Amino acid sequence: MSRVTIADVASAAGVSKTAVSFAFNNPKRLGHATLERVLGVAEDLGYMPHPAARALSMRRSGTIGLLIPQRLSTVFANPFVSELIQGLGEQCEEHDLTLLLVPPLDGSLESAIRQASVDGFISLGLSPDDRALEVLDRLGIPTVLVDSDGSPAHPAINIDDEGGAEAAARHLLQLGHRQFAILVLPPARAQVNSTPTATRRLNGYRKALDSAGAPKPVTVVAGISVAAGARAFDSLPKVKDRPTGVLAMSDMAAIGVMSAAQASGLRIPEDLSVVGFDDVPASAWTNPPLTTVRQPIVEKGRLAARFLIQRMKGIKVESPAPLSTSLVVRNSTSRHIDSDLQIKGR
Amino acid sequence: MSRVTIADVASAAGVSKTAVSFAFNNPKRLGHATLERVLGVAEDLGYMPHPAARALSMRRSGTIGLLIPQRLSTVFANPFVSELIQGLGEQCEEHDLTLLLVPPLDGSLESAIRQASVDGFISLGLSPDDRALEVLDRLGIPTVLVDSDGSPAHPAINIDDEGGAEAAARHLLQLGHRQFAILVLPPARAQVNSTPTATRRLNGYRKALDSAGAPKPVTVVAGISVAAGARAFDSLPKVKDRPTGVLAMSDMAAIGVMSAAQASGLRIPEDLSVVGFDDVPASAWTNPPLTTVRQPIVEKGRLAARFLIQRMKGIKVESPAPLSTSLVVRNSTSRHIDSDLQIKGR
DNA sequence: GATCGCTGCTAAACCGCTTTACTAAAGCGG
DNA sequence: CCGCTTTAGTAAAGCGGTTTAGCAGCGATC
Repeated sequence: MSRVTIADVASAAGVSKTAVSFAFNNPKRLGHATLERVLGVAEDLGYMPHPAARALSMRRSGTIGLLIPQRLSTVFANPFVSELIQGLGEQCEEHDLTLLLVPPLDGSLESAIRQASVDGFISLGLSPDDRALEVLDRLGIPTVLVDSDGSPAHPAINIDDEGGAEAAARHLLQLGHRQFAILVLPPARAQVNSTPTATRRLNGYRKALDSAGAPKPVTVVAGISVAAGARAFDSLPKVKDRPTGVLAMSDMAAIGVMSAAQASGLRIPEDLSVVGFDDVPASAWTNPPLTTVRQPIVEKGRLAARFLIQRMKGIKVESPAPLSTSLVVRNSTSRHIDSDLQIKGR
Repeated sequence: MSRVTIADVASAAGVSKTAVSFAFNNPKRLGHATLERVLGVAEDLGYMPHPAARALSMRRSGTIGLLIPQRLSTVFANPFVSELIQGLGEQCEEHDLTLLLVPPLDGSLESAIRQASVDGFISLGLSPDDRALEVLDRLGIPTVLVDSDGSPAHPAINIDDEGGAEAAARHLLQLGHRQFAILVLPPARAQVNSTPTATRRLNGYRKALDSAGAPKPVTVVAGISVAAGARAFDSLPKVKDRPTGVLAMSDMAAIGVMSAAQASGLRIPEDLSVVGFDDVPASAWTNPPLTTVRQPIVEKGRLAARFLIQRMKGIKVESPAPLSTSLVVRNSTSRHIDSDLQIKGR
């Protein structure tokens, strides 16, 4: 009842284990007749090499790990990761690799890392002070970072967060907005500082706002989900200093803001302009379609996988220049006429 | 430079490998002093057990595989799978399991299965005649099927596809529609028949349409993507026998139909009613919000994982009753007045 | 006829861990 | 003081493959 092993095949075919192994991995080393016979017997017995045994002895598992700093249910609520996986997946398939999702187990990403039998890791949005990074170093497994700071040891794939954010803020500024709300990304994991990504985007917003002399924006941290965006909207000032433009660090949060605003009777974009970040596909179909900062997510995944595969081959690689972002203007933003008038009008 | 092994720790601590192993897996078997010492040395050396070696020797890898019949880039374009993973992930995290994505490698799902070191498989939308199923049987790895026919060997998690489809069609019928287009799901993999899911949904649509004596619908197969939905719309008859209601087997395709229709100047729902299937979150934000058949996707994932975990414990389980579906009526469907009048009016 | 180089195959070591079976020493009741 | 159970630890046998080193046979070469 138990699994067919290489020894079973060997004895059934009347050859050594070596011969069976050669039949699969190095067929030229066998005579034609025995090759056929071994393969035949293996097929009959339904033999397939045990992956773990293979991994142990070959020192490669054929798998790369995607390190996810949060629970799968929260991360996969954001289409961002689906897009990223599309990019990663393309490269994985091209190189015959499978993709292991590694979320924190038992609250600990470190212990999850240990358990994972992979040839390399792609880690998503880790803070530079996350302890998981030490473990990664220690293990000596090739790693590439996405959306966090690189190090000499590990290349990082990033986008021009600051530039994107700046463009978003300038867009709203040009439309006449002065009162802003900024929806900040939460830290990747509890007990850890906010991610470099969040910091850079915030810097971009601030830079634009400051240089235009806009009043200090209200900032609220919002998770990357529609519900979180909705909650964020509810916590915004509604009368005095009411923001007329909101800068969200994710499309999901922006969508949440829009629906909460609409539910409360506001019109988008007439009463409230909102701009997102990421440009996930869904942003094109929302009502109204979302103005947002586009980043090439699929490309990011593809690049990360490519870099990792290079590193796995032992090729040293440097972090590439940040991928460029661009503002895509749709219909969730519009000119803000005059805030006093508008307040009187309500 | 190479990895720290258990033997290194053992000799550094002046104990046997067994002792080191016990220190981690069976601490009670060691005296307090040695336990501390071994753990200390291990920490200093940065020792972590090799996962493949562990998996080999323990006969468990701590990961479950998600068998995906198509390329990751096509599957992850559909939020359905994100939702499913949220459900799976919840259970995985609860049981300290990681999740391995297993797409066809080199065009072959079978070979990908072999490579995967997992304790169990969840397979997505496999046709009953898919060769991958044989491999699964042969391997003797616990498996649960999602969206395909169960077998004595493997339980399957399904939803009431037929009932859901029927409800969708009846809804349109009640609104006065007579001319229908049905967007059929493509087969999971080339060279394979269409999936039981697609068949059941089609049956549901037909049942409702037939019993209402509606004219034969036009059916077109559309992939599960917005682009595929848009193409499907383009291939629909535009004048004679123009459908006024479209029944899509996925929300993504439905969204594609809507945008293509709107791009061609049609109003939704006034000129064309469309209903989707799945009720992915995005369907609530589209313009107009999509009428669709809701299925409990996260729950489906959760259930599949739960069943698999049972099976992995050696507990025999039966396929559960199909999960129920429900029609959620939003604004992409409306009453159809009279087709002749309408055509004249245009 | 000894030597050489192939071809075709195998024995055995190894990958790094777990676990079973066993031993030596210590504790303990009588 | 003696047999008996615990306690603390070890040696060695797996787990199921891959791979190195080497051996036997054999026709070609000199």
